[in-house]
Amino acid sequence: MNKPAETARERILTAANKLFYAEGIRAVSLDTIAEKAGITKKTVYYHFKSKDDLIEAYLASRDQPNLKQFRKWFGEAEGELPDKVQAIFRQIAVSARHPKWKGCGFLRTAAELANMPGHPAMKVGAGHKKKFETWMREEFEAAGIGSAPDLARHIVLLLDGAFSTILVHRDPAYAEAAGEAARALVASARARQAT
Amino acid sequence: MNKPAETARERILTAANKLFYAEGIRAVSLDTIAEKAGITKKTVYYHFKSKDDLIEAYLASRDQPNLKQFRKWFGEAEGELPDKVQAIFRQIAVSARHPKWKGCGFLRTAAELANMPGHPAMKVGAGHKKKFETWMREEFEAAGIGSAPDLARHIVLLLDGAFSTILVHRDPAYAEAAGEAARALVASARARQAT
DNA sequence: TGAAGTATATTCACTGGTGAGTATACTTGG
DNA sequence: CCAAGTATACTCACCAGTGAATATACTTCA
Repeated sequence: MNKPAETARERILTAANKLFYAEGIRAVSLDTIAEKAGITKKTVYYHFKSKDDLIEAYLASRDQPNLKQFRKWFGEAEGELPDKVQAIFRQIAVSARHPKWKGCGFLRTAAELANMPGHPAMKVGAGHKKKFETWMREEFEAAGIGSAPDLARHIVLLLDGAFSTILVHRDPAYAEAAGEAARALVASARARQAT
Repeated sequence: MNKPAETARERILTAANKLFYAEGIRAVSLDTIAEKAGITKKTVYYHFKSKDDLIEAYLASRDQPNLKQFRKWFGEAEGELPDKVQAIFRQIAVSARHPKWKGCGFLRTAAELANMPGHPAMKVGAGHKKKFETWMREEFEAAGIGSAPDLARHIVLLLDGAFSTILVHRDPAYAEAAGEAARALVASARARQAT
């Protein structure tokens, strides 16, 4: 039971995921995706109305899995709040050591589509990042931190900074550094909670 | 004296700069660049041996101007060290409000070339970012901050995080937030200097 | 119940256009 | 003259998207 009766649509999305993430949006043609999915290009166009539509579906398919992964890393980490936040960055460093790691698919797609600000995929990307920020904010609020919105945003900045700099330098140490900074900011915000 | 006798090579680089930055690396063809430069594609190939070569030259041409801009923003800012660091982020927020702003050319190119880690342009990009980090470290060392290397890296992370998140959300407020976080980290590191 | 119709899903073969890169010939200043 | 620089005109591969046809399955009503 290798592939449990995947539908054509699923196979297309699976192939798009791998190829778009590995090579980039504009570097991958629908011919290549169709071939990898084992179907015809016309079938791709039956299930998705255009390449842009498929790009959007690709990002949408990563939204929940990615968030779930972050929640898991956070939830399963030992220690206090600062440690749990830091754990996210530690796990990113671990992921980034795998040779197939190519940064954050949302950020890379945003970079490629920077000339099309209204692109539907950009909205999906922005929504995804906003969900992460909201989740962080809620965690901080639950911990009684007064500056939760600001702190959440700072964590987001460090996270996306880590994704970007690791990609540029091919050095996961940047994730560790971001984790240290995040930890310090959370600890500092919590200390100020002696209200 | 509109164009003071620019050479063909300069015109090509000028056109490449505008187009690559505005549209992205893979979205722009050499035909388009040649047309914008007012010459033939063959002339482009006379001065640059391939598109990859031109991409590299494009990034290289941005290296010093960008660094100089950062130094200027830092140097001309009022106040103490934390304020001067924050000023860089404030100015990025200002830049990001211009409609033609499309993020950091180095980061966006790195995102597009993520599948070609050895690409010469990637080395130029990494070198540029490293120079920024080194410069920050030197400023912090000159100010007598003990954890200068770590702090410099944290600033870099916030900077590249700001570039990325502004691009995703089309919201310069992220640069202001990054500036606040940077300011706090610098101030905190300086306070610890009561050794 | 079963033939006719209809919706879903897929293929093959194609088009108009663009991409990077090149062979060859022209031009012009030293 | 001749070499650096530029142009015309080309190749060949690829790409997003389409036209026409087909197979399969699900309806519906005589």
